[in-house]
Amino acid sequence: MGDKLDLCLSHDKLYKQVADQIEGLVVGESLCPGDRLPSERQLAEQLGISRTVVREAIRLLSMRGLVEVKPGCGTYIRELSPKDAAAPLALLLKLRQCPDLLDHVYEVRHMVELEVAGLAAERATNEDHALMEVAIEEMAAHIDDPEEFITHDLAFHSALAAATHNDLFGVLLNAISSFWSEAALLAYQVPGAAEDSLNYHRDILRHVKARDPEEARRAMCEHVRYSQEQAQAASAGTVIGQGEE
Amino acid sequence: MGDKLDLCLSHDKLYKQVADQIEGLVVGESLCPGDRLPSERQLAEQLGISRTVVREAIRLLSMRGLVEVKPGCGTYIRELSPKDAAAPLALLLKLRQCPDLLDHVYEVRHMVELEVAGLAAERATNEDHALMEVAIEEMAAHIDDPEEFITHDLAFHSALAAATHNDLFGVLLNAISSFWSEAALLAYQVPGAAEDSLNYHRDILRHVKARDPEEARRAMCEHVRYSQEQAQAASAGTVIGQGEE
DNA sequence: GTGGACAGGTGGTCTGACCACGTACCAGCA
DNA sequence: TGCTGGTACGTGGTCAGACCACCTGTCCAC
Repeated sequence: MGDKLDLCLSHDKLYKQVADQIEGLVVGESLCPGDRLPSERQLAEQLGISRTVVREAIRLLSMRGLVEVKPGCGTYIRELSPKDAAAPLALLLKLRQCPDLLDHVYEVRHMVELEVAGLAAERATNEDHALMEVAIEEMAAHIDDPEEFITHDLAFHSALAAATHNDLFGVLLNAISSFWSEAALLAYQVPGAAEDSLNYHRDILRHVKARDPEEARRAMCEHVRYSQEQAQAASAGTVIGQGEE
Repeated sequence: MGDKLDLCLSHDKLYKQVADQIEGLVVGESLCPGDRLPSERQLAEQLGISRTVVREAIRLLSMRGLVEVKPGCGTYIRELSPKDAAAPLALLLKLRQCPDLLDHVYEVRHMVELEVAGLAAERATNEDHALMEVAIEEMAAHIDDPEEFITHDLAFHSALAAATHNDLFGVLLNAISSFWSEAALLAYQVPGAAEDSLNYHRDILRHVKARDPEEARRAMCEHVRYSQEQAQAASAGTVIGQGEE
């Protein structure tokens, strides 16, 4: 099926051509998630290039999240998740260090979460409800363990975003979550904070289940606002994202 | 400054450790955009590892858009642009070939642009107004050239986002703009479409200048809605992001 | 002062080797 | 029969050293 690469015309680097070619096979569904790529040595031989180039191409693809490299085992096509798209966005935000960063992040979070809550209330299926339910139960079970608590807090918001049945919201939320989760970790150390948070989440879920977008948005609004206040208080002496003096 | 890597504890691959270390230097501002990285051979020697590993680490960083590799010249720290964050997003969406893709993108755009319009109306300075004014003038000047017209259309929305004085909105908008600009290019071929669009933009700017968030949002809402309808019509026979028979 | 030859440095590619690890197979045991 | 353990093989990870094309700065001839 046309193994040999067309190396003559393009001035692109070889490894990039190889990576694009493989990506093309994935996008064109000649390769599906779970499929195994030929070994690096085989690919090198098939394409008539050195293993070095094949490795760099695979490295490139694994960066894009398109393949998963399992040492001693092989390289497999991967299902792309919103997280993969979110990471670069998060990096971008990390490099835009301005003093109002936390405020800015919360301004965006406020916008996204409200929309998510509203849409989820309109569109969530029973399966979506169940996932959120589980997340809340897990939060309750780990109410004394800030780290675990936040993990399931994030899971709840992920599930809510998924309930919009529009992946992009998950991507956005994922990209910015690394910021507030940092501050939240501090905030949840405060006695009572976790309980409050839990109640907010239950409130949101209730309205989502009731298919009441307006109330869901309102509940989310309160939750985000409260969360922002906590985060600001918690990070008052701790500048997020960079060591201070 | 602690050249040698700490290779003992982590089970991460070497090249990943190296990449993360360099990324850390960039994030921590020890390295700034424009700075030149030591050559691959030097880095390999300094870190006590092979050039292979250094190369794979650099490959990884160049994937993230953090460095630019110039053959025969060197490797330089790069200014990260929203476009870098958009590419993985684009790939994700390309692989999620769902029929609702355009709708999903517009759902997000609607959310972001409304918020942007509202905040811009509250916060825009005279300089911001001037930038938008220029963009609109340029649109008017190129009303018969869809490509140029769209360029300045995007410039207007960028300026509007900048007027929120919260970088993140610009980043988000930029990340999704590649999708609708594709459809918009088709849409603007339709006679009268550009004129309509121009009027919407003037309307928005007027309300932003009047510092009327509500009206700015309303005007933007109409604009996005109209733009979505156009895009849908334009792409009716052309599935975005994938060739169709 | 300008233009071109030249040298040195850079990334791109190749080769071939060794290591650690995962998997699958098969012999030996219970 | 069924489990256990060892072993051989294939895999990706790393290494060393080599050659190429290309860029840049230098320096000499004009």
